[in-house]
Amino acid sequence: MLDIKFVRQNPDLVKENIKKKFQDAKLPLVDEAIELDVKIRDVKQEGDTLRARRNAASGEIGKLMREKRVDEAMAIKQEVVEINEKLVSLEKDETELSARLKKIMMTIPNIIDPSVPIGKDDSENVEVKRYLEPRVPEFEVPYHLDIIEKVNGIDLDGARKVSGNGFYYLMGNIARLHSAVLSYARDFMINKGFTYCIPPYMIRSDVVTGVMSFAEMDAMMYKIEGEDLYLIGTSEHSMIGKFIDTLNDKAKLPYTLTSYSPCFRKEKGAHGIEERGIYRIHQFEKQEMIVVCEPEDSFDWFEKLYQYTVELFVSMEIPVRTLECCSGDLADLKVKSIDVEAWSPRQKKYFEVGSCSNLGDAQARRLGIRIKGENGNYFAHTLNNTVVAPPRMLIALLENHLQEDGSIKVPEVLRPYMGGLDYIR
RNA sequence: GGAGUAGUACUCAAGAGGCUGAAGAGGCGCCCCUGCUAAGGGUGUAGGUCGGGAAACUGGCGCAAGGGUUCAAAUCCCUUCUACUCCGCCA
Repeated sequence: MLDIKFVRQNPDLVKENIKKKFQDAKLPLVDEAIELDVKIRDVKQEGDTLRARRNAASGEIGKLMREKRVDEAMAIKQEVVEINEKLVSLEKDETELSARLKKIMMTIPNIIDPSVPIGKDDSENVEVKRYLEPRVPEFEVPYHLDIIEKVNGIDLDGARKVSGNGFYYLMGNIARLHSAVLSYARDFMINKGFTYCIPPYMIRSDVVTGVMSFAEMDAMMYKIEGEDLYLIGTSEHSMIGKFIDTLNDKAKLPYTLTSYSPCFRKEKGAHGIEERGIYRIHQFEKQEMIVVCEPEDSFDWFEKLYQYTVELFVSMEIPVRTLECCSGDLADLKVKSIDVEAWSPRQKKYFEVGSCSNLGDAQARRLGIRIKGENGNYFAHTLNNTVVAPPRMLIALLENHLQEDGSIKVPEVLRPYMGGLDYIR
């Protein structure tokens, strides 16, 4: 969400940015927003003048009543009644216009960073760098589910019976591997100086509507019946929710948090639930990182954040690459975003395992996350990034560490979390 | 889940329909005294947010949040949230 003042002063820049994102349909919104803003300020000014008069008149009434000059007081009362009548429709206009403006402002995309490659959609995302050699073994790499089943690591039939499609029982060493990855990732981030956090897994509706659009909410969020609570789709929801409407002390910044939570998603819409396996499911677990920082620091943090994910995967001997989101594929709130993709020796291509985003001050403006400054307060910058999200992430681990005999090599760094186990058989 | 009490600016706190942007204090600025520090005296000062104005300045909103009553609400009423106390229940 942009600052309306910024839009007013830089309409061409805002339009140029919309074009870069191939959202030309939104171009008229810029002028519409500016017009609405003018109207709103006029209406507000008019209302303020009336309210000022009302306040003065009410004061006079009080004074006259104390002096027992009742007749004079009654005359002024009448004036205030008339002012109030006028104000009713004026205030209605004010709220309606403001609501319309807000809706438009939520739709106008954030100004992307000049470094963001221009492109229409995800096919034009740009590979930045590869880490480790993407290997394809001599033998054929089976579908991830077959790998797991071979080592008795999953019960889908049971899950379907108990919870339906899109759920799973992870069993034995695969379940343990799942926990090991999360524990390792947690410690990895703690060693980077992040504060470990276990957040609420349910959040109120006002937080939900703060952090996502209605369409997103409808497609993702599970509602708890009879309560004003939703299951989180990612811990980012509760983590960023923690900062809504806060005025933050400069000295305490940056906030660098790494949170663990289960994530619940309806996955309603285009893709649906993957029929076989654990790629797209209703419930998964995720270690996340978020940063709330000074505006001038956000790009340094952005670089660090996605590098942490890369480093983590490399330490587990999983080849990855970074892929920069092009303008058209970048969500409206984001200034810049980089995906981390892991190598799939079965598909012989990379697939997304994490996404790092710099939201600039757009999210902070929308949610009221401010910093107390010497010369007035200002909005913070916010960033978020996936540390690791199993079980999807396990697909990469299993495929890359599969041995010809069907066993799975446990990466060195995970062995302490697996009781020293070196191979899952 | 039941019963009660409370929520005022950075913090503590007064206020109980009009004279309250909100006393007082801490705080913060300056000065003095004291030479060793959670000390004393004097004096000055601000307050959140959205507008208008080049500026001095000026208007609206704002006393947990949202509604309502009234010419007028921090103050009365309703709903919600939060904290505390008691009872009940429970990992």
